[in-house]
Amino acid sequence: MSKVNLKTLAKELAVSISTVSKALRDSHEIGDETKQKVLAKAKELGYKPNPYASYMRQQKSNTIALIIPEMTNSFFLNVIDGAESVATENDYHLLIYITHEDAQKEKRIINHLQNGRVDGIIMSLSSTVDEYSHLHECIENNIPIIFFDRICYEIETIKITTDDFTSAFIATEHLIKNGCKKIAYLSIAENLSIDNKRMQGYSEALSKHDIEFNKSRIVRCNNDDKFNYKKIKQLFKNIEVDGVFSSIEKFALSTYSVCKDVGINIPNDVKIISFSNIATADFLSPALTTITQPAHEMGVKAASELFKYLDKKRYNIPNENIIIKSTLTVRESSIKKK
Amino acid sequence: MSKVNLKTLAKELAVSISTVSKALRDSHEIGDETKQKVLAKAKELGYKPNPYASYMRQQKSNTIALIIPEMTNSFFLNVIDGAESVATENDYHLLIYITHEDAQKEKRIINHLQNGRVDGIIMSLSSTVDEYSHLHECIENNIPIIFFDRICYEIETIKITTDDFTSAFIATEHLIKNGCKKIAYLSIAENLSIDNKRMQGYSEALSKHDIEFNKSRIVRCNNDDKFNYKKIKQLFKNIEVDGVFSSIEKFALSTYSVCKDVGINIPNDVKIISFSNIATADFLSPALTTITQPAHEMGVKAASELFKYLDKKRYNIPNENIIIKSTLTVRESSIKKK
DNA sequence: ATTATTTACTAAAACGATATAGTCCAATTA
DNA sequence: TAATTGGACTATATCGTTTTAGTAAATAAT
Repeated sequence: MSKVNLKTLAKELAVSISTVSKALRDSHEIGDETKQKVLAKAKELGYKPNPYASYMRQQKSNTIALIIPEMTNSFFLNVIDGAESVATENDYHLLIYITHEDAQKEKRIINHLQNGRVDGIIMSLSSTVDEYSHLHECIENNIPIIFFDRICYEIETIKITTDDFTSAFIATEHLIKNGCKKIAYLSIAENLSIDNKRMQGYSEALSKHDIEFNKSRIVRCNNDDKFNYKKIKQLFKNIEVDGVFSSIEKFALSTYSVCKDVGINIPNDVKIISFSNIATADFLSPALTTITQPAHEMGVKAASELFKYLDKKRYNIPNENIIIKSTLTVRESSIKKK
Repeated sequence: MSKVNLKTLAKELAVSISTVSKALRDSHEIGDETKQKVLAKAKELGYKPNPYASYMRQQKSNTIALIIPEMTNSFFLNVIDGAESVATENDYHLLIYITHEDAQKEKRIINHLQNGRVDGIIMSLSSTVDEYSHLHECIENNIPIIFFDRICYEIETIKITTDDFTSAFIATEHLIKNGCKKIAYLSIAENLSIDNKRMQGYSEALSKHDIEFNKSRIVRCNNDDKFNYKKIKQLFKNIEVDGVFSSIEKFALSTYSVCKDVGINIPNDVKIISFSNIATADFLSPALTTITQPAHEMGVKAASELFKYLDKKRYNIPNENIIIKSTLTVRESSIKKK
C-alpha cells in the first residue's frame, strides 16, 4: 500500500537513509553485516527504487525514444522488435512515438523530448519534413539522435541504412533482365534520403541498359492509400508499363489492388518488385519479389550504437554511415511464368 | 547548452523560483505583468519543464506501459497504433515491452514497473503464464492494469476483448456451411482466455451441427514457427482434415506453408479461416477468410479507459468486460471454387 | 483610524535517491 | 604517547519542480 522507500527501510532498521542507500549499492563504506540486513529488509518489504528520484541525481533517465513515421509497415515493426530487445538487455526503457508522416507532429514530439525525458533518440524521418531545425535544436540540447533508414544528412551522427542505391540498382536490373523496358518507380517522398538513393539506383540501372528515363513513370505516392491507388491506376491508364519498382511495401500492395481490379496480370502483363519486409510475401498471389531490408538488425544496431555512447557518457557521436545490406528474394511477381 | 530551469529563469528575471513556477502554471497569485515577463523569458531561453522533477512532486509520471506478447502479429501492431494515438492526445507517453510469450520475462517487466515509472499498464498476457501473482502484486501496489485480448479473469479490472466465442462459432459454422466436416482447430495455448473462448465457440458449432468433436484435430501450437509447421504437417498426415480454424494469424500462415509444400489445395482440399488482422489477406493465394478483430479500436479503448481513471485519480477501476465485435470477412480460402 | 481582506509576491519544505562532507571510535603507525 | 589512518556509519545538500505557509503592502470594510 504505502510506498516503501529508503526512508521506510531506514526507519525499520534504525539506521540512516544514507546507510541504506549505500548498502543497496554495495558501497565499501558499509559493513557486511549491515548490508545483509538492509538487503533482507528491502526484499521483505518489496522495496523498488524509484527511477525518477534516481534520475534527479544522476540526470539519466535510462529511457530512449523510438520515433517512427508509421506503424503499418512491417519494416518498422521489425525495427521496434530489434530495438526493444536491445533496450531490455541494457535495462533501458523504450518510448514509442509515431509521427504518422506528419512533420508538425514530428516537431512536437522532438520538442517534448528535450527536457530530460530520454537519454537518446532513435528515429526515421517523416516523409513530410523539409527542414531540420528541430533536430539541430535537439542535438544542441545534448540529446543524441541516431537515424535509421530515413536519415538526415545535415546532422552529424551515426546513420544506419541499408544499401539503398545498390539494392535499387539490382532490383531494377532484375526487372530489366526479366524483359521489362517500361519500368515505373513508385516514390515515397522526394525529400527523403531513401527515396533519392532508391530512385538513383533505379535510374542508373535504366541508363546502364540504355533505357530512357521517363518522368511520367515516376509516381509520387504518399501516405494516403486511396490517393496512391488512384495514382497507380492512372499510371497504367496513361502510359505503358511492364514493370513496377516500389520504394516501399504498401505501394506494392496498392499496385496489387489496382492490377486485381483492372485485370492486369502479374507477372505476365507487369512485373513487380518492392522493398519490403512483409512476412507473407511468399503467400501473396503472385508471391512478391522483395528487397528485404535487415529491419530487425537495423533496430538492434541503432539501439546498441546509441547505448555505446550513452553508457560511456562520451556524447561525441561520430558522423558515421553504417550500411547493412538488403537481400533480393526473387519470387513469382517479377519473373516470367513458365 | 546548460539546462535552463526555473532557477535560471528566476535569476534572469530577479524574482523567486516560486513566482516563476506559478506564473508558468498561470496561478492567480501572480500579476499579469509578471506572468507576461516570465512567459516571454521562458520562451526566449527555451525553457522545457523537467518531467521527472515534476513527477517527484505530483507522483504522476504521465507515462503508461503497453505490454504485448509479440511484435510480429498485425493484431498487436494495430493495438499499438491505437494506444499510441490516444496516449499522444492525452499528453501521455507510451513505453513498449514485449514478453516474447515468455512468462518469466513478463514477470520481470511487471516487477520493474511497480516503482512509479508508469501510472498504468495496458497488457495482453503471455501464452506461457500460468499463475498471476505478479499481476496481483502490481494491483496491490496501486498500478492499474487494463487487459485486452488475452485477459486475466482473476484480476478485477476492465478487460477489453472481442466476441471470441461468437466469432469462433460463426467461423466454424461458416466452414461447416461450406461443406467441412473434419475441422481442425489450431490452438495457441490452453491457459489463455482467448484460446478457451475460441475453442468453445468451435466446439459449440460442431455440436450444433452434430459433428463429433475429435481431440486429434486440436493442434496445440506455440511460438515456434518450425514447431508449428511440423505439427500441422503431422495433422494432415495423421487424420483427415477438410477445414482449419486458426486461433491466430501466424498458424494460418504456417498452414499455407504446409499446404504449399505438401500439395494440398486451399480451398479445394481444405478450407481455412483465421482470426487475423493481416493487411494482405486479400492478396494471399488464396485470399484468406478472416475474423478481423477491431485491433486499433481495442488499443484506443484500452488507453482511453485507462486515462479515464488515471486523470480523475479515482483508482477504483470497475470489474468490467468490454466487448468489441469482430467481423467475418469471407474470402477465397474458405469457400468452394466455382 | 483601526482592523480585515486582498494582491502579489517569497521562503522553504517536500518528493526519493545519491554523493559529499563530516563524525566517532578503533586500530595502526611514528 | 601522540598522531594518523581506516572502518562504519550519519547529516545534509542536491537534482528541478510544486505547494504550503508565510510576508508586506495596498485596498476595503467597520
